[in-house]
Amino acid sequence: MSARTVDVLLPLGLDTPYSYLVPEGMTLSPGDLVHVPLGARGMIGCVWPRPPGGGSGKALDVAKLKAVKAKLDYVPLPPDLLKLVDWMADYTLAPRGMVLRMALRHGESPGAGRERVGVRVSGPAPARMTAARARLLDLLADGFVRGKSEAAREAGVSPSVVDGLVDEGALETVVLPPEPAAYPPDPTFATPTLSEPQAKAAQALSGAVDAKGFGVFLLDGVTGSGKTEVYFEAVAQAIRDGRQALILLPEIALTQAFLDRFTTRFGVKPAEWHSGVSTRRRGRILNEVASGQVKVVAGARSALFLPFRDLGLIIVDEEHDPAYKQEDGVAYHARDMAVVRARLASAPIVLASATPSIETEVNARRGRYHRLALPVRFGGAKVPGLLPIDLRKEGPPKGRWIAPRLEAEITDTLEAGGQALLFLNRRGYAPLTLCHSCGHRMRCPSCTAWLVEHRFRRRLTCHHCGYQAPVPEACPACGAKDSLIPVGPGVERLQEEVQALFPAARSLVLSSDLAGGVERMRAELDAVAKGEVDVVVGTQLVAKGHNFPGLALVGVVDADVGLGQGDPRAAERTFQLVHQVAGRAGRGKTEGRGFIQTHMPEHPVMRALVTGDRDAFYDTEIAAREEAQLPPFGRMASLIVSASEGHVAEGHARRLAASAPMVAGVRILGPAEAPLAILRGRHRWRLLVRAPRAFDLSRYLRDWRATAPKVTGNIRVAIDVDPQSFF
DNA sequence: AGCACGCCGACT
DNA sequence: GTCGGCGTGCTC
Repeated sequence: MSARTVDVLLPLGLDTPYSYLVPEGMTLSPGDLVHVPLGARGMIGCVWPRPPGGGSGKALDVAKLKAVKAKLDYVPLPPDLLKLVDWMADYTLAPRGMVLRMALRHGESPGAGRERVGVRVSGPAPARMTAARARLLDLLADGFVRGKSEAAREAGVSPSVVDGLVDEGALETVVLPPEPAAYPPDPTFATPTLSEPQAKAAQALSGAVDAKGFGVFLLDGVTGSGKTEVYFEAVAQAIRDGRQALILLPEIALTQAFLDRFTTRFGVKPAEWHSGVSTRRRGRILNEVASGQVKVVAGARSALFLPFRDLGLIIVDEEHDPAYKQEDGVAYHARDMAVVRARLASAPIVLASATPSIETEVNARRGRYHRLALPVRFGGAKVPGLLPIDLRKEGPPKGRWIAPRLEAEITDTLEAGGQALLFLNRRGYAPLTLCHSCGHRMRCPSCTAWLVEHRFRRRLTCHHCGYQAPVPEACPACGAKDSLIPVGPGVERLQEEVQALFPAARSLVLSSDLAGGVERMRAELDAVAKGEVDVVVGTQLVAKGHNFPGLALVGVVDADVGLGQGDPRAAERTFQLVHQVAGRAGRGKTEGRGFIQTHMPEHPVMRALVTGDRDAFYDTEIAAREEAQLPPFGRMASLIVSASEGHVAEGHARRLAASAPMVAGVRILGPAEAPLAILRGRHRWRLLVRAPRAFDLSRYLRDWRATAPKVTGNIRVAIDVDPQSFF
């Protein structure tokens, strides 16, 4: 009788699973999580399917194999997730183990967690009474059980007060049943009244959910056209069918508005999955997603790797959002991988956006994606018409950034009791600080980047590596005192201008580096929504799905950022961002107004934004991409070679380029210094690979890597298939 | 990813 | 003479 073995994939930088003996009496199937010995240690791995051929690679001596230590009592990873891991590793060239890591990462302990302890009144009041004890006993006087920490929090006392009363016998502890990770959403909680086009779209989606087949839908409609209501109906259908739905959102931690809408429709909050959720809670959600108890997950891109038991629908909201692209580690685009997962799960997927990515738009035009258009803005509110302000003709005086016409509009808005939003996609006070007497520019010691002044924190910061230093009193180059001057505006500086121009207005800066984290951010957004702020000065963060009913005016302070620097994607980004920002206004009863300050009003992006002719913009962009054979008309990959020494990186990049296999239609561009030539002290050189549309780029890259010069020393080669930037 | 092994600089 | 820096290689 031959010993039984299994293949186990480990969450490490390994591409092939390792073989282990299966102990007598243990049954293992693909997807099971196991504890296995590795070197001197042990670790969690996942039982991996054996390729049909069986004998892969060199035979291992069975006698030398180690045995599986234990089968873990966790829910196994479902077959479609295993396939997704394999597929992604093949596609991105990342080691399979690293892709598996993303599916296992959410906890060291995906178990149920420790039991919850509650307290209730059980005995006589304690001999020594204190104010804190009185508050706690008062709270618990109703005789109900409360969680230990909840009781302390609600009574405003520290947990030790609770423990003290338990010790004295005034309270007793009770084991509470585990709280479900999420309560079941009720598809009938509040059925909405849909407009005609909404109803048609919802019907198409619900039908697709019922059909249990793969299909991609582009849910296409301007901000406020009711996309969310439509895809909620598809979610409701999945719930009615007893299946699960995944809603991917960019930066979900900050979009309270979405959670509120979900609650309004389904009566409860969805299970939230993002970095802000505690490990314990994530462990519970993971378990209940796997068991099928959790019906709907709303999450950031990592939610893509959850072990759904019966996934019936995927939604990718704001599918064009760059936050879906992961650049470091395994480079992948969550939207594209969501499409793959949907295919593997035989489920429909909905890509929702008012400004689809060029890739998605092309797929819709070709008929590969089914377009569901929602043309009318729902509920009567109007998308603001955008008017250009030509900064060459009517720009503000030097050192200021709000043009006179925009200033006048803000004045009118404030007098009418409305709110104004000024959008500027630059954090901090000033993007550049230089010495007035010698011209020295303050730059990051380990990146090719200027240090950005943050005046609130009185520090210079690098936005790429996090380096921070106090603003020096004298120029570090020439020693001149008080000679450092800020150049250009950031949101903090813009707020200063707002305060000077409108001293009576209450203003607020909203950007991702706001101190106080998610809590503070939610509070501030809430304050804006309630009308407690008159002028909001914000970065792109304000563009994301928030509902500001009192917002009547939007001013885009510098619409030209990124344009004219040769990046073919900049136009698309600008269009999407400005469109999204503009959509924040006029969501209430009032009609919104919007202004874009630009030096190039004749640019196709500006024209499209002003005329509202979206199709014209897509036509131009798509034609340009096709002409240049850029994605999605050609395929691209980027290879970034980095090393701590510039010549080492450059030398390896050159040898790498020289070793590229010659294939008709494939071109290697570069090497050239990467857009961020130095990052965290590492010098970066970049190669771009361009290939025809139907080309198997991953396979080409794998062949290339197999014959490429060996990577030695501290050289790194980072491969990114379908990179975001390709200029 | 860890962890050990191994080969060259500054120290009680 | 050793301590320790981290580059290299291995883990079924």
